[in-house]
Amino acid sequence: MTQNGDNCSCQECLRKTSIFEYLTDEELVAFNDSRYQTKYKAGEIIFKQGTAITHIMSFTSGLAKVYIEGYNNRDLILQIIKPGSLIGGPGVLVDNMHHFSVSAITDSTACFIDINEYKKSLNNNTEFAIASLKEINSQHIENFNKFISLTQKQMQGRIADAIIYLSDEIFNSNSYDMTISRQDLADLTAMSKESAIRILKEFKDDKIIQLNHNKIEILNVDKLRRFSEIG
Amino acid sequence: MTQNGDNCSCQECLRKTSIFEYLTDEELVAFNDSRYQTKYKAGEIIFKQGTAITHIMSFTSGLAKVYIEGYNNRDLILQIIKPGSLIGGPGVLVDNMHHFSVSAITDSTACFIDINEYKKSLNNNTEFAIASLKEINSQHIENFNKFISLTQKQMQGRIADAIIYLSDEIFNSNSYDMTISRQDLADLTAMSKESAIRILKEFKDDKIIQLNHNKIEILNVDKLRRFSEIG
DNA sequence: ACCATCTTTTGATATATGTCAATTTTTATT
DNA sequence: AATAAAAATTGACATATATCAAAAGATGGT
Repeated sequence: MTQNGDNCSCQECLRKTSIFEYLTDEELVAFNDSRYQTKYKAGEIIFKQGTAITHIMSFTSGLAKVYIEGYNNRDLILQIIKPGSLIGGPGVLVDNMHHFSVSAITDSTACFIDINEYKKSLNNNTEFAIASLKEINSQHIENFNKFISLTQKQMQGRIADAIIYLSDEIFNSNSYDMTISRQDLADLTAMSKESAIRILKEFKDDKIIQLNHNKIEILNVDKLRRFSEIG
Repeated sequence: MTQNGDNCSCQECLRKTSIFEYLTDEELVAFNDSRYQTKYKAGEIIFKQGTAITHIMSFTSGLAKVYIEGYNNRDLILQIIKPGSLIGGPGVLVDNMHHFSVSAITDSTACFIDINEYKKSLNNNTEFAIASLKEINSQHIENFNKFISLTQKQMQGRIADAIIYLSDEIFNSNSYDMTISRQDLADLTAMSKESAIRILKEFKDDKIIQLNHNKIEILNVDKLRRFSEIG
């Protein structure tokens, strides 16, 4: 968790975090001035649910998970994030509290921008506010899909959804290193880790996926999608 | 579904739909001019998932449900709405599609405001945009609670949550007419209606609630909250 | 390279929840 | 009021999923 000497500016980050496009040059400078970058080791917590929001976070390298800490020490992973993701959280204009935790899955770096600079831009820059609104709405739509996946599909469908999600949204390949643990996979699909493991094995036996060590390869996307659709 | 001659203006509705407070007088006039009111009979659909968003809806009388149409003809109710609720939906700035359906539970009326007027105000009135953002964030937080309730609590906890929700948020009394059907209660808690009925009976036998016909009275809030907390 | 620790895997078993079918109750219609 | 249609209830049973415990495999630090 040491500060990073790395001198990239917010302007250069534009390519990655799209809503920054809507900031004016002055705002970008202000963001850049207030900004600091921090390194995290795998497993370390970046945002902790229940604490005050002081900064928004632009994730710059590594892999992290955004999760709600629920009952009986069970977590529900909302999303896996990769470089380019901007994480504020729904508490921003409401109670200024984090309603989820974020922790590094692999060694990671993240930039932090003072929440007041962010709020200033929301207030002064309508385009930016609208872009934020749009972003949050997209998130909302994804949550709807997650609701259906988690409450109406059985385990095969949920694991299929998770495998497809990781393939399409995170690793952009149908062959990837799982990186996330079995427990994480379980927390992503709202089941016990033992069940997640069993379904994974079932898919392997059915030649839907190949799996050795942590390397997963999707062999039969159609069957996977059918599981996702049938529920 | 006939047009309504009722001549209340948007200004008068202010009391109910709070984010309208941030509109200027001119905007309110524009909203009022584009607006029309419609009556719905119980069971009729107000917004249909998968159709284009042309208006935002201000619910003015009755009771309605907002629900996602999922797999195998199963619905998931996101919220029950009462007069004063403003319903746009997460598709507004994204794909202009409804991602949920809304239907009247009892005979109801609703006002519709042209989506373009709404978008115009978002673009021209930062305070209004921020208020909308805040509203959506609050919704987001509620969805997080719903995620935990639906994925980590067992049936007793979920039914307890639903009973408390109806008591606190909708009927504002610990004794109310259920109004919603058993199927709706099941769709609100993501279980089969038979299971919902059984848990309701269990609560009745344990003297946690009183229940005759559709009149429900909470007898033991503490036990209900314990079920909600234990999961 | 070794030991301790943590993660993954597997099997046996318990349990929560869904499904199906039959019955009763309520609501709507003529 | 009589009938049909819809909703609620109940019981028996099937099954999806969790839990527990033990074993195997991987990982990290000294």
